[in-house]
Parts: sequence; structure tokens; C-alpha cells
Amino acid sequence: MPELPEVEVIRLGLAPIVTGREVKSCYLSGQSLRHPVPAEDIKTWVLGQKISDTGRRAKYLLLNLNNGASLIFHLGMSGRLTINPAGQASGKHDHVRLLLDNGFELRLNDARRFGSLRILKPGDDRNSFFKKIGPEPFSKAFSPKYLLSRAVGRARPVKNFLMDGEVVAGIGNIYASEILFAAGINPSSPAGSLDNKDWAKIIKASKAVLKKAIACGGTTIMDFVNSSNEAGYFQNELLVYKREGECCSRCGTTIQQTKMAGRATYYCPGCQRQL
DNA sequence: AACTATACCTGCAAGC
DNA sequence: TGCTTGCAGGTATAGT
Repeated sequence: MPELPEVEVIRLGLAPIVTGREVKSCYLSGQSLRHPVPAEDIKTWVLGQKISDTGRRAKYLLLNLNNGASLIFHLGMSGRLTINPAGQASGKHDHVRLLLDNGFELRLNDARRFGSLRILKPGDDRNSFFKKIGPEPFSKAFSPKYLLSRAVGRARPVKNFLMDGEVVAGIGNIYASEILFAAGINPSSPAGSLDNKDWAKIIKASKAVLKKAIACGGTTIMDFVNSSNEAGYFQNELLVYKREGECCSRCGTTIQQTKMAGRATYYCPGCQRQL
């Protein structure tokens, strides 16, 4: 489900409710997510602690605790992280419920169970947890020079390259298509064939598309909801994703769908330059 | 080393 | 209606 904008929208919604609150108790469904839910670590490091602040790295959402520990959520394809009134009965696929000291609870619901919850203990090095993740799209490190150096000699399609979390954090299947449309570059172009100017366009497009998606509350294709169970509306702003057969908003050519590395890919053959 | 296919899991829509 | 099939926002791992 969620790419960088959706995770950020959830974080922005949660932050005012959870910041400064103590975690009073925890309910676990007992079902394993992508990784086993660390029940012992939650008991030892989370219960009785206050949430000092929230964070995000790539598609991971962080809740940092007063004792130096952190909860690290990943929502996989179908995960939801919502604020609910305390005491509501568990719904189907509710896997983690954290009761807070203000009458609310934070609930992780995930039908497909590709998501995860992991605990960083107070002494654990968070840099090593994220050591394989590339720079954030809004950071200075996400530069033409960096991308050029990562892409040199690479034959793989630029779309697959952009979706690689070790290259850049947070860009998934929807936004990869949208960013390449905005940049005017065909998704099948070999990454190594882009020059400095092309990467500059992609960087500019990435920031613009992701920023607008956050402002729109994320993209709801199937079932994304924010922390208050509300849908986003960036799906109305998508210019190529899921729009095969429609006319390109920029040049009128029919938008095409294809498959790249097993993922649906959308582009305009008229105005996205093939390199 | 670089890259792709597969596996993980449930739900839903489309087609028959 | 009910069955089957394919597809869905991610990513770790197996395989070429």
C-alpha cells in the first residue's frame, strides 16, 4: 500500500496524538508478520515508556521512546496504522494495539501481513538498521552527481533503478511511473544512459510529485487510509498510473501499460523520451 | 556483480 | 450464484 507519501501522511496524523504519551499496555494478535513480532522486547523496552517523537526513514515509520528505544513500523502492501478510541474490540487483521495514557490506542492492521514491527533497543545503532537504504528524496545527498555515479554502466530500466531502495528511499510503483512522466523520460531507458540533466529532471520531478502527494493526503487506490481512517485524494492527480488507454494530459497520445520487473508500469510513448 | 523471478498473504474484481 | 484467475501500494531471498 504505502510509499513515502502515505507513510508521511500517517506520521503527520499520528504525531500530535502520540507524542508525549505513555504506552500503558500492548495487545498482540500472535500472528507473525513479515518478521516475528518481538513480544519480549515490547514488554521490556516499550511498556511504561513515553513516546518522545516520531520519525520516518524510507517507508519505515519510527516512534522514538524516552529510554532511547524505537518502534519501527513497516506497512508492507496492506498495512494500516490508525488511532482508535481505547477499548474497541479487535477487528479482523488487527495485529498490534498499543494503549496510550490519553484514551486512544495505536492500531496496526494488516490483511496481507507483509508489514512488520521491530524494536530498536536503547543501545542499538540505528544507522546500521538502515545501512542499506539510499538517500531520502528530499535530502541534499539525492543529487545528479550521486545518481550518475550509481547508474554508470547499468543496463536496467530507469524505473526499476528508481524503485530500488538502495538507490533512493521511499519511491514505489505508483510514484516511479508518475515521476518519470513528470520528468519526460521513458521508464525503460537504461539507467546508465541518462546524463546529468536527465537526473536533475528526475530529482526535480521526484520532489514535486512526492510533495504534492503528501499535501493531497496520499494515494488511495485500493484501501489506503491515514491515521484517522480517511482516504487520500492524490489518485485524482495521477497522470499515468492506472490510466492506460486514456489520452496523455500533456500531448494527447494514448497512455500505455506494460510490465517491468513484474510490476505494472504506465507511460506516455509520445512525450516520455526513450534514451 | 547485476539483475530478475519468486515467495510471502489476503481480498477483490473480472470472466466464465 | 459460484467458481477460477489474475492482480494489488513491498521487499528479502533464490536463481540466472
